Amino acid sequence: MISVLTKRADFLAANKGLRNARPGFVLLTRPNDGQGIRYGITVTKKIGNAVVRNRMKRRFRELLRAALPDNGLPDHDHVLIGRAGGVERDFGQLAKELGYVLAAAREGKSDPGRGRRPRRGSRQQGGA
RNA sequence: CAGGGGGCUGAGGCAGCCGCGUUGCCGCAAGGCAGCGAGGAAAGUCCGGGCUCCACGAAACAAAGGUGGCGGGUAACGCCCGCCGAAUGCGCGUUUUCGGGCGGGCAUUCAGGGAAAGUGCCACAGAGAGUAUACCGCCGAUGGACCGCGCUGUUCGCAGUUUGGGGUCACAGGCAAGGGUGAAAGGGUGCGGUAAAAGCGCACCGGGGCUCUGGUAACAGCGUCCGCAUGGCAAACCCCACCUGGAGCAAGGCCAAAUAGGGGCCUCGCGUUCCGGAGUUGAUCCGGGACAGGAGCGUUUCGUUCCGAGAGGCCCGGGUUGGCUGCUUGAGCCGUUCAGCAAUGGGCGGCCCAGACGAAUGGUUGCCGCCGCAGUGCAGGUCGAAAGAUACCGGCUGCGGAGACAGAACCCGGCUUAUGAUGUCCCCUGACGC
RNA sequence: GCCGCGGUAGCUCAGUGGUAGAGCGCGUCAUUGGUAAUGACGAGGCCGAGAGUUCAAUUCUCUCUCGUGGCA
Repeated sequence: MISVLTKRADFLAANKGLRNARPGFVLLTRPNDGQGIRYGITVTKKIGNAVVRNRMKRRFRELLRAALPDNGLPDHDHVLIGRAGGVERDFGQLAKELGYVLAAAREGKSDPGRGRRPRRGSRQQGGA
């Protein structure tokens, strides 16, 4: 069962999970205690106007729809954060990158080089 | 032909697959099938309405705000259509003292009532800026001063000369043409006139008043009178005419959950009777029953449960951030016909066409269409007498590319702003040819 | 979604139809052995953008643009 994140608290909690970035997007993943596969999309006003933001959300939704049933992490929240350039990027390219990123998240990897980013104890909580 | 600017048009089409939202049907359910699914601006929120709540005797007046040629259209408008007027630009005709004037045409633009009801402002410059003014200048007619000449008188030294004539001064005075200042200098041009001038007089033009004619009207035209002192700003106050109650679907209504069922103010109401108790009787209060009454549930006569004295409204404080409704059939869309110059309106027939709420339209493929490049004389065009040629128009094939501005959120009518290609109209610049 | 408010010097703000100021900041000089404080002088602005009204617009009117506040 795939459902949608609607609570602000869920989005904030996802920040404490694994973070994997690609040129078009950032993927956050975090276990959710048996709520099934859930996803959420964040596109800030920095990206563009309403047309650009909604188009990005529609394309992300399509990406997740194709990837999550087979490659999604069971009982995890998935949050996609849009980045500048994600609208112009080729759709197939984005789909490939999402596959890589999901595989990395499955193995518990996250982006190096952001050492200041994870807060205390968040890594253990994420692994449990 | 090339480049640029502006207005209008226009918003690619048809299918397949995988998805999303919603409605209907089927199914115990999982789900399946079918229908529909963004715009001309959905935008800005600048105007006008519907709808909802609040306030309010109808209405009138005042305040505040808005609109502003006339007529029509409309539910209404600050919108649209037609007409009028003005300004600007470009041709044309006519006249000319060659500066220009007049008539008429086309295009574009116009927040286009009133400045002779009143108040205010018009900086700087300039002499003078609104009961005009006199700096430079012009004049020497009139008065004055002075110098000759002439004339008269004379005591021969001179004296007089208002009305003999000339000259000088520019004191009084006359003028406003010219110079100069300014955004603007109190009608313009010409002739006459004068000492010099001036609507002082005249002609034409401009302006104002009145009558008449045409037009629904704005207004236009003819005639006649007035020499004509009375700028500009009302997107300054203002005057005149007309319009407007306030707020907005986060309006408003219902349900659920949650909190401490708290405080204040206001309105309406608290029936009949019996038994017991408190109270010295009574008034009153407490408990119980009956009747009348009210509310809910079940299809109804009826049954049953509850209430039976409290109920409602507003404000403060506290809690919640859930659901339903309003929510899409409407000043609707399409076709046709009639009326009208048009905007638009009437008749007839047909159609149902988004309702989301972390907010639905996406992804991908094929064919056709558009643009560019290359190849190919190849249906046609073109050149050539033909053979043939192919720069150009066109055909065919291949490759590549573009697809703008932008996403409904209660709904309509406008305005404004944004907008790639194609087509079309107008304007500007440049080159070439005639 | 609906309803308001604002944009002036590097910063915080006045201002009025006639070429715009104040405080802080900045620069130079003076004062001091030196610094601060103080004093004197000075620079720095197409008043958010574009149209219109007017002789003249930062000001008045309209249209955009950017920022900001409120309403369940």
